[in-house]
Amino acid sequence: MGAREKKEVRLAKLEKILQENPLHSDGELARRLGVSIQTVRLDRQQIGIPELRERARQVAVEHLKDTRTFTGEEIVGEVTYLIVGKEGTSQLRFTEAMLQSSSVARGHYLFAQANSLAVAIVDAPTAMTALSRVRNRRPVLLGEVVEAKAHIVKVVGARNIIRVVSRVGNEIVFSGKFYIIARDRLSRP
Amino acid sequence: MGAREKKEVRLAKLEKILQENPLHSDGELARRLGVSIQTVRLDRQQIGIPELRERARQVAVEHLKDTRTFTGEEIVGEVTYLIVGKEGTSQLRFTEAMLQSSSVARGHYLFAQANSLAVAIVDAPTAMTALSRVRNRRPVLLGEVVEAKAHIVKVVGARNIIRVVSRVGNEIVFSGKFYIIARDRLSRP
DNA sequence: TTTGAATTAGTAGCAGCTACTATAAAAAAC
DNA sequence: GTTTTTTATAGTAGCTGCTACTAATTCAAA
Repeated sequence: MGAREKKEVRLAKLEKILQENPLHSDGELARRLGVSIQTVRLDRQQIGIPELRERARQVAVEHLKDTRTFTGEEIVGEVTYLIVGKEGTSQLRFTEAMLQSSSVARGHYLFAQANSLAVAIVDAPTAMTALSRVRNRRPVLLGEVVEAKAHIVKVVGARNIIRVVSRVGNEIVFSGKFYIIARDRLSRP
Repeated sequence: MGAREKKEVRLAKLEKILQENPLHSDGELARRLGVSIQTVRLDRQQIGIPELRERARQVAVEHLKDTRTFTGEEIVGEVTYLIVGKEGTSQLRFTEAMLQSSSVARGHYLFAQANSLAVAIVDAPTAMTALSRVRNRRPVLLGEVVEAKAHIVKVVGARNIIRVVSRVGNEIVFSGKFYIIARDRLSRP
């Protein structure tokens, strides 16, 4: 095995390690790869990977930007218009983070956007999706902005039937019907 | 207005600024608050706010923790058993991160777990959920482990019909039917 | 055998700090 | 009115995890 190949293998390893967890210092990387710290730095520069602090900063920035997208906030996507009890719209730009896991994420996010918008419209303390029927019309591509429009179709007691249609431009990419129960507490039936 | 009050007001401002965006250096904070850098450092230590780099690191760690649950991985939940083209199971423990956004997350995650398991079973390069009909039977509580079982009901050409039932113990919490199209590339119809 | 890539070592300097000392001014206590 | 305390600022040494650079060494291919 030549040094060329060894190096390429190491570069690939380096990238993989940092992809899994970017929060390693050069020292740790050197230990893991069994090379000197200088080599790691040379490698990093060759691939164009910034230093630990910059990586942490970037991840943090991404988080602060996207958190609104999933974990922190109530709503996936940005609600641009909302009349509680009637209708609303929300926008969601598809970033790399949502597409990196190949084809799977799309469905999740479109569902999540539509579902959370539907829940927002109902606006009960613990609105809950009981049943949903959704349809993905076409995949969403990187950078596209999906606008979801939702309106309440019918309310029967605590049961709200909401229709959501999501578009990129005026092309429908997703549609669904959500049956959302407005409860006052989280009790098991 | 005494110096005491002035200081308290400033401390509150400092906390608020960093809550909105923790990625400011002491210098920037000093500029914003109209005081010296030393004062900012004294203030930070008094409240117990770590330095910029540590804050960035913490935000990044938080992100990487959550992200592994959603964006980073192909599968939401851990696949415990899988026969490609036939059936599979996956487990997902509901953590605080998934519940913190009150009642909304549940639906997303249950859907995501089921959807990604269904996609995993089909195992085409770009399997895509075209249509789904799902039902949330009861809310999932913190710490509960949800086991999703999926099996292919029928295959018609590229269209796979998959049924997923998710349980906590032997109680059904979620069920759904997924129509998944196995494509060879991401083309628009 | 020579050439050149790859690896390692080492230095100076930087950002953004901590930890510490010192000093001046303002406010509170006496 | 003077002493004491709090608050604000200044400045230094040292830290981590780097960059940018120079230099030496190893090792494989030509």
